[in-house]
Amino acid sequence: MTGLQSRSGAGRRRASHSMESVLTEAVALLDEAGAPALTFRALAQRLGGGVASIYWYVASKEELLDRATDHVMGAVLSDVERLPGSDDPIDDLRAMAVTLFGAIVRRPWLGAYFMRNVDVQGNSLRLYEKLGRQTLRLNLTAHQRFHAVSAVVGVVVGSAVDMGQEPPQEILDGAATREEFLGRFAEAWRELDPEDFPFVHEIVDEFDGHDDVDQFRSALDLTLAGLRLQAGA
Amino acid sequence: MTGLQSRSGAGRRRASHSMESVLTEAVALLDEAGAPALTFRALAQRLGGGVASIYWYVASKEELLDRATDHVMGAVLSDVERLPGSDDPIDDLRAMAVTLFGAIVRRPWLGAYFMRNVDVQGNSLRLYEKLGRQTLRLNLTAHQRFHAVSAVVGVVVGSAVDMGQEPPQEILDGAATREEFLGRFAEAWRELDPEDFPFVHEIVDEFDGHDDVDQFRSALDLTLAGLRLQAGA
DNA sequence: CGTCGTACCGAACGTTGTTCTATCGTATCG
DNA sequence: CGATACGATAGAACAACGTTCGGTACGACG
Repeated sequence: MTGLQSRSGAGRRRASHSMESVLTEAVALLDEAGAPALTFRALAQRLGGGVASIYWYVASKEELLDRATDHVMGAVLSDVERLPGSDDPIDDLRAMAVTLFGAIVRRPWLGAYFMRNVDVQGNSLRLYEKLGRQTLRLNLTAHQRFHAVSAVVGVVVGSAVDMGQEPPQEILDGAATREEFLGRFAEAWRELDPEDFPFVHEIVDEFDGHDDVDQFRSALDLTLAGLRLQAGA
Repeated sequence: MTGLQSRSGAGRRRASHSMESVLTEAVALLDEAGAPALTFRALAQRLGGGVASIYWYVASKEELLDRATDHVMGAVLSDVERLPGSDDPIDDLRAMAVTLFGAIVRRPWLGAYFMRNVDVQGNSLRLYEKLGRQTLRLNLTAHQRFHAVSAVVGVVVGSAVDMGQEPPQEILDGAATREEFLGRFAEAWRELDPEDFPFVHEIVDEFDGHDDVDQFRSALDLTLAGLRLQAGA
């Protein structure tokens, strides 16, 4: 048993991937520790292969991110398609947006990447179509329909970005919960001069321990109420 | 004259910075070529100094970005404060949001960073306060006020993110204008099966050559209409 | 004059995305 | 059956990045 590489027994074995496994493991990395955790080296290690092999499946990190995003958007899309549907297009629009937002809550990294490329043939485009089809049931101009869907997507993105940002180190460490972190923010706000910051004082209790989903639903309801008004129904 | 460093005449001169100049040059880099252009090395070169010197002013790139953002948000804040103001709080809210969005149109990189840290003592917090103060003039609960401002900020962020993404290489090269790029998208959409994508076909003409500011204003008007409804006025 | 704190900087470190080049295994073909 | 082509894999190297380390210049102060 010298130090030379043994060529028999447990010798170096080649890894055998597939587009599917690459994407699945990429998503797993993103899910476990967010966007910074997805590196070619970490991914290669998980796949039991070399770094350069991944480049056989994707041409760049951007493409990897796009494909990984599209991968999970496929699941979101079928969730949306499984939605019952009602006689109120605006209620249906709301249900779809809530479903989409729920997926982003479960995968915060999605917020930064979904809808970046509403590329031809992507699941994002199909989702966009699904949303838009509800506006076809409303009494609107094409112009208004286009803007309505943009607005709904905008609300989702706007709320998602808030959530998508990496939590500070102390939360990842488990040294502090999210509530503690938000609470410390609230505390600092309470220290502010009430003369200079009347509004901040007004809402600091609401901010403290607030729920992201509530916040999103409220914003969504506002634009949907505006849309209902616009459709004159 | 040996190869030794000359210590007289045009010998190496030390650069003398200041927090102000660091932030100004950082913003200049961001303005000229977007977020990827802001590197410590590029910044040091512009300042005529060494890379490590920057660390005397900021502890990390994150802090550099935060301070640069806050720097320009100061200007945005005074723009907002210079706004005339009317007897309709919702109109005022709209004017503020439009001003904010305008600043992001001029500096697309802002979209990704502003409101990331509504830190204590930041200009973003002051802007948040300014927005919120308008809701104090409306007949709402504190809960509703908090969500109203979140919604308005969400609309701005949602539209800004759309714009904030780096344009593809060919536009930076000048090989294609933005209109051409969007037009090619529209063309691809027109190729889609109208049976499968009725909505995309409905709005493809709107998408082609659409204006980001229009899109934003429409989304904003929808949530403001919803808000007006909620305030019962 | 010596010391201390501020301001500064070159060089190096570790990590990242990416490319180059070489290899293995298997199907195909003369 | 051997040669060849191609799909698939991988180690090593590269450039660029954020960051750290050690040290230098210099005015202020005792």
